[in-house]
Amino acid sequence: MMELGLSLGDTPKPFGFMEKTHEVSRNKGLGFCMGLSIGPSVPEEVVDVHERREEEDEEEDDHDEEKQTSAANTDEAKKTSVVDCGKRSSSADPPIQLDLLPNTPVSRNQLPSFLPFPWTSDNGSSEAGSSGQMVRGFDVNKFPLVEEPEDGAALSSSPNNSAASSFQMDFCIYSSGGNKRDFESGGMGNEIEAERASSRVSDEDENGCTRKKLRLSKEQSAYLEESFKEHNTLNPKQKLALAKQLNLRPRQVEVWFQNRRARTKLKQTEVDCEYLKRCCETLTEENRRLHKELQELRALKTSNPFYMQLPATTLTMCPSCERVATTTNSNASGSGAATTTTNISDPTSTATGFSLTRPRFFPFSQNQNQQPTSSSSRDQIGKHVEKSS
DNA sequence: TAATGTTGCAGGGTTACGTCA
DNA sequence: AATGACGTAACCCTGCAACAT
Repeated sequence: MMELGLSLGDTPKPFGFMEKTHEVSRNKGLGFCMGLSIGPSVPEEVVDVHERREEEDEEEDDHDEEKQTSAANTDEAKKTSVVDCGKRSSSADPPIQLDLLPNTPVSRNQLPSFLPFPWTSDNGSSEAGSSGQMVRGFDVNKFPLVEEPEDGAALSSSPNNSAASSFQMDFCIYSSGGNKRDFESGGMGNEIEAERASSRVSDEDENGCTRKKLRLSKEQSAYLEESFKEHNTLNPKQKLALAKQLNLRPRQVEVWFQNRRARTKLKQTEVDCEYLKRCCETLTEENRRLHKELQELRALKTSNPFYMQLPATTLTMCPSCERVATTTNSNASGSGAATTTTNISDPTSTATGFSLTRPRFFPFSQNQNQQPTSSSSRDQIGKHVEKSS
C-alpha cells in the first residue's frame, strides 16, 4: 500500500499523458501503483496472428515446398541472395516507420505490398495467386547472379540499396567447421543444412573468411519489418519460410529478429524513461504547489479563526470498493458529533487509504467549488502519491 | 518420480562492418 | 582523404523451458 498525499487545493489541470496511460496500464502494469503504467504489451492482433499462424503452418509448409524449391537448393543459395526488386519501384517506397505504440494502427499501405507473408491467410488460401506475387517480388531465379561483375555492379549501384547482400559471407559458409550446438540429428533437408552452415560462419576465420557485414536490401528489410509487425518471434517454419522468400539464410532471419526485438526494447525503454521523467517533474511541481498551498492555508487559519468553522468536505477512498466517497461534516469545528452524507462519486478510482479534507471555501483556489470528478480524480489522487512525505 | 543431460530459443551484451556527415 | 558517430548484422554467453533418459 502506498500512502496518498493530502491535497488542499483545487483540482489542477489534468495531465494528458496520464489519461493516455490508463489504457496502456490495462495490459501491462509497471510503474506506480496508481495505475500509472507505461509500456505496450503484445498487441492483440499480434497474438491473433500468431495463433492463426500456428494453425496455418502445416499447409503453408506444403506450399513453400512447392514454391520455393530453387531457394532451397543450396547451390542457388550460395550463388545469390539478392531479391528481385527491379519490377517494383523500390526507391519510391516510403521508409518503414517503427511503431512502438501498441494501439496505433499500422497502415498497411505504408508498406511495400509486393509480397504476402507466407503465413498469412491470404497467401495460404490461394496458392496460385500468392505464388505469382511472390515470383514478381522475389524471383531469385530471374535475378542475375552477384558473381557476374557486370550485373552485380548494376545491382549495387546505390549505396543504400546494397542488393548484393550476402554473397561475401555465403562464399565461405559451406567449407568446414562446426558449432557447439549444431550437431543435432534429424534430416530436415537442405534448409537445415544451410542453417547449420550459416551457424558456422563465426568459426570461419581461416581461409580469409572473416565476418562480413551485409546490408539487407530495402525490400528485404521492409518485408522483415512487416513480418515483425505481424509477430515479433519466429517459429522454425516461419523462419524457413521467410528465409526462402527473401533468399536469406534462416540464420540471418533469426538474427534479424533478435536484433529487431532488441531495438524495439531499447526504444521502448527510452520512451519509458522519458515518460517517467515527465511524471517525476510533474509530481515535483505538484508537490511544490501543495506545500505552498498548505502554508497559505495555515497562515489563513491563524489570521482568520472563523474560517475553519465552515463545514468541510471530506473525500474518503473506500479501500474495498476503491471509490471516492464525498462526506460532508456538518460540524467541522469539532464541537459535536458530525453528521455525514456519503456519495460514491468515482467508480474508477483505485487509490487506497485516501482521505482529504477540504474547506468548501478556498480563498486562494481558482475553482472553488470544483470537486474531484470521476474523470480526473484518479489522476489527481495519483499525483498526490508520495507528495505528503 | 526425481535427477540429469540435451536441445532450442530468447535476451543481453558485444564486436565488427557499412554509411554518412 | 581521414575520421568519428551511428546503425546494424553477426556473434557469444547465459538462462530457461521442454523433452528424453
